[in-house]
Amino acid sequence: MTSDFYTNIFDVVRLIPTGRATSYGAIAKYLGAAKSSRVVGWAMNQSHTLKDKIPAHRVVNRLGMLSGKMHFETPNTMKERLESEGIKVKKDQIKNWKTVFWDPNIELDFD
DNA sequence: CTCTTGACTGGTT
DNA sequence: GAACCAGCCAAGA
Repeated sequence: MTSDFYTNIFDVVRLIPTGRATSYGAIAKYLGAAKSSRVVGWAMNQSHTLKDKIPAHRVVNRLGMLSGKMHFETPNTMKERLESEGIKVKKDQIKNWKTVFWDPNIELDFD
């Protein structure tokens, strides 16, 4: 079912370990839709309407920038939560992005 | 049904 | 290296 795509997105986001973060493209690629990264972002937009809130703050663009911070309760919520998990954020951009980057394609691996 | 917009990405210029 | 262009898919007007 097509709905699984959204379900998978939320599922992967929930699997993101604390103190880590990933990108929309990484999730999309893991789901086999690398070109549908925009849909991942759209899914995040829908996430706030879900009963089970997901750690969308752990999902940023490929540059590690808090591109969707403005969609949270407040533009500061995303940064606050990330720093609360030990992720350093400088000027809306995650520091040591390469280090905190959690790639489902590698961490979860393909079965 | 058509057109626009968007929490993206990769390739060109 | 910044700016611009094209591709992809879903939702809202």
